[in-house]
Amino acid sequence: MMQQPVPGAVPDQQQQYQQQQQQQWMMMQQAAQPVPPPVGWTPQPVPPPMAAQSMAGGAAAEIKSLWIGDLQPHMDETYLLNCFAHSGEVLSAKVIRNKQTALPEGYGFIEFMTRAAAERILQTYNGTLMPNSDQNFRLNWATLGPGERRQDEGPDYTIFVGDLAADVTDHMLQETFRAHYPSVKGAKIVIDRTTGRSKGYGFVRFGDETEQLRAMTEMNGMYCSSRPMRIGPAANKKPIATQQYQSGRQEALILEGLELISAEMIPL
DNA sequence: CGTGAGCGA
Repeated sequence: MMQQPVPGAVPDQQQQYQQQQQQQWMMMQQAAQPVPPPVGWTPQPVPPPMAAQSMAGGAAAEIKSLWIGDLQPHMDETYLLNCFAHSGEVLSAKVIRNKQTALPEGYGFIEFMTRAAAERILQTYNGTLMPNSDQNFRLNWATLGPGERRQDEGPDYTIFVGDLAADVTDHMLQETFRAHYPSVKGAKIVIDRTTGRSKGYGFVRFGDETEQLRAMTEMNGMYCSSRPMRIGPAANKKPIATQQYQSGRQEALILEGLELISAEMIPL
């Protein structure tokens, strides 16, 4: 509840309120544009932006669904449920079908009771033979919203790895780096969709920027499988839009500290 | 020599 300032009484309450408003405004400015302070700037005793922190940390939704690809027409929801029924932790299965033709699109989703259950299935089944077929499970985490943003994990520090032999897998690449850098979070080989074969390059994600930077020089020319790797900086993938503002015809998209402002927003 | 497959309601 907001207290109405009583005329003549407790004038510093109003002052305090105004200060809070000012601080909140500063916090919003800070959150929207993390501009580094100028050299020689003396830090003011401003309290940490608690609201922004709890907003960012608290609302992280858990991904408990797996994406499944390479589905044949006969592999329906019942088939998928049967595949994992023994785990006792499947909540639902869904095969995506074309809206017009109702024909299966070849992929689907399997939702589990817990993230841990989904992870177990992913680890044990991915790449193994699917029942009543001659092909292997193609499983992965379902994505949450736009971008490829994963769980609670903080920022990713990614490197590009080229000159990879055709037999190098995600796991092989990851372990090659993890042996030297414990902060390695994952690796991805880029696959050509038409041939299903490796394009000969991939990416390794680090949790620690220092390890990423070290790996760029230390691992360049090191062998993975039968070939020396060529390492470079990773070009930015599709950036994630963190906020979207709208007010009348004005519109702005803020992406990771970069502001894109439409022409209507610029004062005449 | 190449900068990330495929993701619903």
